[in-house]
Amino acid sequence: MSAAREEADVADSLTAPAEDYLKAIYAIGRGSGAAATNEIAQRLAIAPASVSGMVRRLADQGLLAYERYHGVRLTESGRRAALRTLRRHRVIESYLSQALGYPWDRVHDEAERLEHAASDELVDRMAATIGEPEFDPHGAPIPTREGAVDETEYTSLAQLPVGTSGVVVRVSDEDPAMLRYLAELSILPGKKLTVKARAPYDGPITLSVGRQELSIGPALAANVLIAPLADSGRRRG
Amino acid sequence: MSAAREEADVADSLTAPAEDYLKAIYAIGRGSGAAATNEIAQRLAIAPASVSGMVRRLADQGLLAYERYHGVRLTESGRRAALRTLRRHRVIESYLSQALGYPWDRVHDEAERLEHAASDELVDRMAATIGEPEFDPHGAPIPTREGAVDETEYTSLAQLPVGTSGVVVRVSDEDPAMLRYLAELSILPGKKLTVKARAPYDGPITLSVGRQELSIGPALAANVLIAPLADSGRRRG
DNA sequence: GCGGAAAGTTAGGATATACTAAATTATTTT
DNA sequence: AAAATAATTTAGTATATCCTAACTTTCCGC
Repeated sequence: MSAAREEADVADSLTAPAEDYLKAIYAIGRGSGAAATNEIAQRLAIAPASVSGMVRRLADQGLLAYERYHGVRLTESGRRAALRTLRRHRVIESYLSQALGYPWDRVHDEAERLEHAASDELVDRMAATIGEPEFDPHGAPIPTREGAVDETEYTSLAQLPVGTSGVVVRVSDEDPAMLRYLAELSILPGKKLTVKARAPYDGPITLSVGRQELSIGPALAANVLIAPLADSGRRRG
Repeated sequence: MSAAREEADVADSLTAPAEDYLKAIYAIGRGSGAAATNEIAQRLAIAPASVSGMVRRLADQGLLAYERYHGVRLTESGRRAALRTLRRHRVIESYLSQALGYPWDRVHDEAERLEHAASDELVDRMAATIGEPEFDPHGAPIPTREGAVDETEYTSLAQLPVGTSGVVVRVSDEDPAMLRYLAELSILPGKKLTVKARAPYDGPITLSVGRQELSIGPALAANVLIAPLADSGRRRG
């Protein structure tokens, strides 16, 4: 009868598609906003019409607040379920990379399937085995068992002003070819870089990374998140 | 157009239930016989009526030879798919046990889900990491990547004649409580034991294992497979 | 504040998997 | 070999997820 009990039951019996919806909605509405049907559809590569039905079912389970024609947002229970899946995904990515020597451009796809099949116990054992990492191989923070996660919003490299330096904190993990290219350029989490120039009309961005100078397109730069450094020769605070 | 090509495609796109059917049919008909609808249903804990439909679909995909009212048997392609899943299952069980410290009574359930989600690459990396084991934690032989597997049929402990000694080669892996009990009795793969007595009317079987003497019911004994040893004081060959 | 574009939903259908109840085929017993 | 029993299949449903096409609602520009 208790709501908490019901929620626990719900979270335990989520289907793989349901977990994918919750992850997508979390990713879209991080921190605040409602997720639009179209955004969800695009992220999951399905037709918008399909989203309406699923979203209604998830709302019936108490995972989403849904108002027809006005998008959805996660309930507390939905948020917990999303973070649980996210933790699985990121722990698995980290484990594959650290314990099994998986190349970093391939961990995402594998984790995408395993996250729906692995038990909490397995995920916890994996995390313990590799020393409870706080970030996955692409720099994304790993939620704790309790569902706490750092939700700092970082600047993308595409937005970093010319002359500014920063540390790469995270790169998007979905496109293997892109990841291989970023690795080739040595644009990896933890690396320091400086924006040297930005050509107008969405033109290339010129960077220095280590002792290399290189330039990349804005589409690529948008997938690289940066923690800006207090700039030499600027005010702080 | 080529049949080989088609088969490869089929094997790659099997659903989890389809893989479970193939595993069940392989387990029933090992070596020869046809699997009966009822047996499949019982093993998968579903209604017999549900089996008919699925079996037809699998036959359409070329995985089964099916004749209405006369059971099914695996085709070469179906056999390959079954052994692929079996390899996954057993490698995963071994890996969980050896690399992650999973207790042996819990690896089965976890592997049962992961086997449908893990890629060949992951399974191969797991196998490599723990030294290409030939047997899983319960003593079941692990098929090779190429689908070769030892299909020796062992005697069950329930059938082992009084006075005979043998080595435990394998125990059934599905019931965690049973596995814990067997471990408690020290009836584990590799252990040597001798049948001391067998009470009539399906009565208990008395064994010596190491320096212990113990007796177990025939239902339990049926789940323990034995490689008989050339008996001291008997003819050989 | 109207009218069209964009976004979202409903209607109707497909597929995969399972169920129960009823019908059919096979097997066993006498 | 007929009757009884067991095994199997078909018929008809249900659920979850997806689709396309058609309809409805919202939003934005003038």
